[in-house]
Amino acid sequence: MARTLLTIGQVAERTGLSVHTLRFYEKEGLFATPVRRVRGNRVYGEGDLAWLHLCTRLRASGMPLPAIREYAALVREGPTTLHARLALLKTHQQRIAAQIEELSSCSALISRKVALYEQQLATGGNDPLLPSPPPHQENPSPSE
Amino acid sequence: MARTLLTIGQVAERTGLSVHTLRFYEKEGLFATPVRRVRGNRVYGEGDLAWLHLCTRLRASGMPLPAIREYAALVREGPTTLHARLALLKTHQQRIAAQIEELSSCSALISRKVALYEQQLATGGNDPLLPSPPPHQENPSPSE
DNA sequence: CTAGGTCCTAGAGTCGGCTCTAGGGCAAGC
DNA sequence: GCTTGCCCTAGAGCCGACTCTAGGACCTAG
Repeated sequence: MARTLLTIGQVAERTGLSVHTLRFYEKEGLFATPVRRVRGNRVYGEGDLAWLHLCTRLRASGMPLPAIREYAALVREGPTTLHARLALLKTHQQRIAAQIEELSSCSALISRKVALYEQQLATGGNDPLLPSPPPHQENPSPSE
Repeated sequence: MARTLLTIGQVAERTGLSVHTLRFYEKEGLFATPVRRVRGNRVYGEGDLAWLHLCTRLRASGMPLPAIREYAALVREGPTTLHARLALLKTHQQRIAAQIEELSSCSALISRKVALYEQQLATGGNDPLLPSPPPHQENPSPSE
């Protein structure tokens, strides 16, 4: 059963999290199952690794630590909380979708800006302060 | 030419930024053109609004303040910096694309998790405290 | 037996990005 | 003249998420 037991250093290496961060996450209650100790030292199993992997993905998608803590608490409470967990994950999914949409719209705006710059470089590259053509400017400086 | 001159309060209302944040941004050098004063009070024009709109989009897509400051400085320097600005924006575009990819992959992972939960709810869902059937633990090792 | 490496706890420090407070000015309306 | 409301500056405070330090234990190799 208990093959692949890892020290905190090994887990750090494997997850990309720092040793500090692992202890910090534990202190913050992010672990679904309590981290075991052997002579005071933390010992991690494969389940812990999988859980940490999920945590890093949740973090990477912007879930704040308190939300992950909440999720971990639900997991600890057992299968009666499946509905709650499902709801939590689905809510987070929606936030991710919203984030992606926001990023896409920003990207579109920047694309327009880029196109404008490229056009300026192509056409008016010789004239520093182009006077008339399209009334769109950098940030229409003398507009007032 | 000088229609629509706005006070800081009006700009705050219009941009969704707080008055504090507007002053803070100015102090941080985020404005491409210096904010004008009338009897000590800040006065904003349409160009400023457009610029702030761009800033909020850049921020929303994760560009840090120092990068925006850098961009603003390039704009201030005039049309000789078009290439540099273009490069900056393109780099940021790439970071946005990377962010979207990351979010998508997180979303996919969570979708798998959600499907798993829904399956669990469907099969073993009639009994709140299901005792034995699948000894499936929360952090399942098998998949990843 | 000492040096090196890894581990521990408790708590302080850092950083980015705001957010707010203190203390005050100025103009308009009652 | 006094209150109201918006503005100002300088600087402190806050929050999230780490990141690091101090001070110490244990184990192994030389």
